[in-house]
Amino acid sequence: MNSVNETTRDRRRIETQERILAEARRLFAEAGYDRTTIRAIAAAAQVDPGLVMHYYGNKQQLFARAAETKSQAVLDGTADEIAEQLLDRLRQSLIEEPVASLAVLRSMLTHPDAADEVRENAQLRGSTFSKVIPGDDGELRVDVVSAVLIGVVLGRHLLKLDHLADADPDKIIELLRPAVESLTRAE
Amino acid sequence: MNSVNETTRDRRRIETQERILAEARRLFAEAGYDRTTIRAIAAAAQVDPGLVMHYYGNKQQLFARAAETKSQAVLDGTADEIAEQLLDRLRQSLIEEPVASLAVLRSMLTHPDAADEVRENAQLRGSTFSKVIPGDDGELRVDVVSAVLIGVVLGRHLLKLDHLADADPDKIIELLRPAVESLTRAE
DNA sequence: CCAGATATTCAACATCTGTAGAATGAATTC
DNA sequence: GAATTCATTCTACAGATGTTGAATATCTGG
Repeated sequence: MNSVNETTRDRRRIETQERILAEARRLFAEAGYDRTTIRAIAAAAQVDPGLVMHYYGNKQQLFARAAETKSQAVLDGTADEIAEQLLDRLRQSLIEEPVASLAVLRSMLTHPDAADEVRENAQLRGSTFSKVIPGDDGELRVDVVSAVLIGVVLGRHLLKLDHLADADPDKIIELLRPAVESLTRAE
Repeated sequence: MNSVNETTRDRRRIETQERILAEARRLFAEAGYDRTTIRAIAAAAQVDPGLVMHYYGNKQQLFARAAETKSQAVLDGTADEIAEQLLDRLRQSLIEEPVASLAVLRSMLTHPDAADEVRENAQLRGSTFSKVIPGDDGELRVDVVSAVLIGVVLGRHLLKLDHLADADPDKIIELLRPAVESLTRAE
């Protein structure tokens, strides 16, 4: 009954909830929102489908939880510094497979909620960004850079274009550096 | 009974078949493979669902037909000429909405057939391309360029990133020219 | 105008889906 | 150790989906 003392039951429940969420993330990333069924998630978590509903309400909410991603620090600095920060983030996304992000990316073309989140993310990325970039086309540049970066992550992890999927992340970054810099610098 | 003389019945049937195919294309592009139902296609074409099956066999085959795209000429020339051809094609994809291509793009993250077609397309794009590009990383460069271009078309037509969706195609092309050139030229 | 061909619709199926509520079983508290 | 709380499972429903085969309506050729 104590809120500080955690009983075995609590621990087990939390463990189960987390297992469900982890499997949901994994499956959403693998197959996207529509093709991932509550029943499949339940089976993967070795649990009854009803329990999934009980803990997460419904499929949309479960997806929202599974798609949660640690909010990134806002970009800052000169145009060149911003470019470098973008490339750093991209490198991270190329090295590991950011499961939650992949769930969103995989679903963005068919699930409106996922598309919204991608758009928000791109917009957020541009909040300070577009002010730093000289010229009157800052906002367009932000969108273009976002689209480019999305394309690359997509091509590597989801589409798995042969050479892009196998390549050394640093090699890819080096290839993209001039491209990103040309987009963050006004002509 | 003559094969050269086209009867009214023939004309009507062909008209119906084409109407079905056109609506299928439109809906697949709008909602993707999974979310587009045979019933919805039939309704849009003002026809019975059974007729759709009768003419196109099953959903996969219908998608395959709807996703058919006029095969593009193979790229050729120097690295810079290839870059220019790529930018030209991109401009076309930005100006009009290539419905069949959008159907494939919209579905590529959840429908294996669509993903295959995108990969093949990227691969084909690279057949001559990677030989012209100097350096030993030609194939990787092809994949990266493909990913970038996919990202931009996606961002404009499907994701509809605000400023990217509204911008003048030529403006976008000019922003991307240095990026594409830096990728087609060896450093 | 009639018989046959054929374009199109009707009716039905088996399956899968998200979801709800009752039932069960195990841990906790007193 | 009995009563109670609560994590979990069982059972079921209602709607949607791809697909099928029989039935119908329309056109064609003689």
